[in-house]
Amino acid sequence: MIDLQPVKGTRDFFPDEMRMRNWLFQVWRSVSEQAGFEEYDTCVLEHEELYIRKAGDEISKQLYSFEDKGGRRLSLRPEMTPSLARLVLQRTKSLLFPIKWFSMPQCFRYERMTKGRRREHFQWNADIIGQPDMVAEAEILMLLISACESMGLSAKDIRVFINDRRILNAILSQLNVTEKLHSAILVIMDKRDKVSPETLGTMLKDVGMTSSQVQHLNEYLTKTNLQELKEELQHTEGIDELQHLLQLMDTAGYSDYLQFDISIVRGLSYYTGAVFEINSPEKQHRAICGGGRYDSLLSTYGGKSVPAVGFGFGDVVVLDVLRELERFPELTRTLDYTIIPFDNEQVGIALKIANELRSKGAIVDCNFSMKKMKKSLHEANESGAKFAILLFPEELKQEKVVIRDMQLREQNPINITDLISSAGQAA
RNA sequence: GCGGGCGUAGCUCAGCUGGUAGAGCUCUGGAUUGUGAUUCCAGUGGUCGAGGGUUCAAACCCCUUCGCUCGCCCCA
Repeated sequence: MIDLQPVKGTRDFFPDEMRMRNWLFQVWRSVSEQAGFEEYDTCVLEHEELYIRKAGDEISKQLYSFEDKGGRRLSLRPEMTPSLARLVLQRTKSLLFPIKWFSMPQCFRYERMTKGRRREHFQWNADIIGQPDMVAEAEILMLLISACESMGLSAKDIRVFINDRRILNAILSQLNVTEKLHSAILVIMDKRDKVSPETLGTMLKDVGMTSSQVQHLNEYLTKTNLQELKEELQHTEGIDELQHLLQLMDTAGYSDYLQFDISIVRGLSYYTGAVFEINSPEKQHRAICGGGRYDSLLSTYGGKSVPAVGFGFGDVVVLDVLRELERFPELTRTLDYTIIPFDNEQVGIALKIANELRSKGAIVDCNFSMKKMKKSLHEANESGAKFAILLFPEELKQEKVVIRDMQLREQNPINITDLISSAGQAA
């Protein structure tokens, strides 16, 4: 016997789990489309070099990579943003910016598994490219919030924690840390909540900060008030814009959801401006989603600089959160008709009726098991069919079938032609 | 890399101090010749993850190993 388990860290989706996944995808897709985003996709396979970055992104070390028969180094995509950058760079001259695109790619990362993290997941991505100011952030955050609301999560359940990397950079500049070190330091600071202060200090010194710089940095990181920070820093562009964004969101009616949080950094080195995460207000989970502005990613691939904002929103954590909050939707199979022939004589007519009902748009299945009627009706019940169509020789002689309403448990003979013509409404 | 838990029927799991392998659900048949809630009766289904050891006797104790899972380290 071969191993029936899915590959470690990957999942199988049986039909009941697939219904849940489709429900989630449908939420993602419909809120995206309603907000004017267009869907795109790329192959799950990419050139490995697309993901090789400096500044020590952890994600680059977790690639599923291999060499194909032509000697190419290929990877399963660990995230979607580089592929999106590739698409945009192909057509920077012809695209009409800003563009608003979304995708729901399956992504892979080779890593140790814990709750909420698997080696494969589906990650909704939405990005606005070519919009340099904070209006893009506002639109992206509103899209995220509307998705959460569609899933039944309100401001009581979730919060958007937001920061701006320019604030952190301003602090580092104030401390005379050379700009070359900034992105490496930010990647380390992302670990602030996750490692001991001593370890963090050691890591910071390892990349080139002095003890006194580390000490002063920690003092700045205790600040929770934007205005207070502003008074102490020389370069306040990040603060000004973040205040502008918070003001925009307040006017739009979303201020309950937003909270400035200087500890939000994000692990990806390509972010340049706003960075954000959604979590429960007490941050009790792993972040449900996260993203930010990455104005220089495209230029690092050799194109010109193009402003961009986006996020990734995985399927695993949010489904865990919905399960814990008992907000899981009840999803049943949708089936309008089950056609049950009495014996082999009626198989042909069953197929014919099925076909005609389907051409009316109904969802139709047939039960050709030729089990006892008791059994077949039980199966029809389990399948969630609204109606059972019973084909008995007696009624068929008069061009009739028996239609049984499974919920009302009532049945009547009906002319086949009437059944077909009423199918549009019945379904 | 470190530590804990688990692995028994298709599924979810019980199994006491070592003494004939269990339940619920599912499935099959019947009470019901062409009718699904709930019933009721009967039945199918097991390499107890694998290998070795101790013992008169091992699902149970010991060793090895594989798999799953949770936590830590680490990290979207």
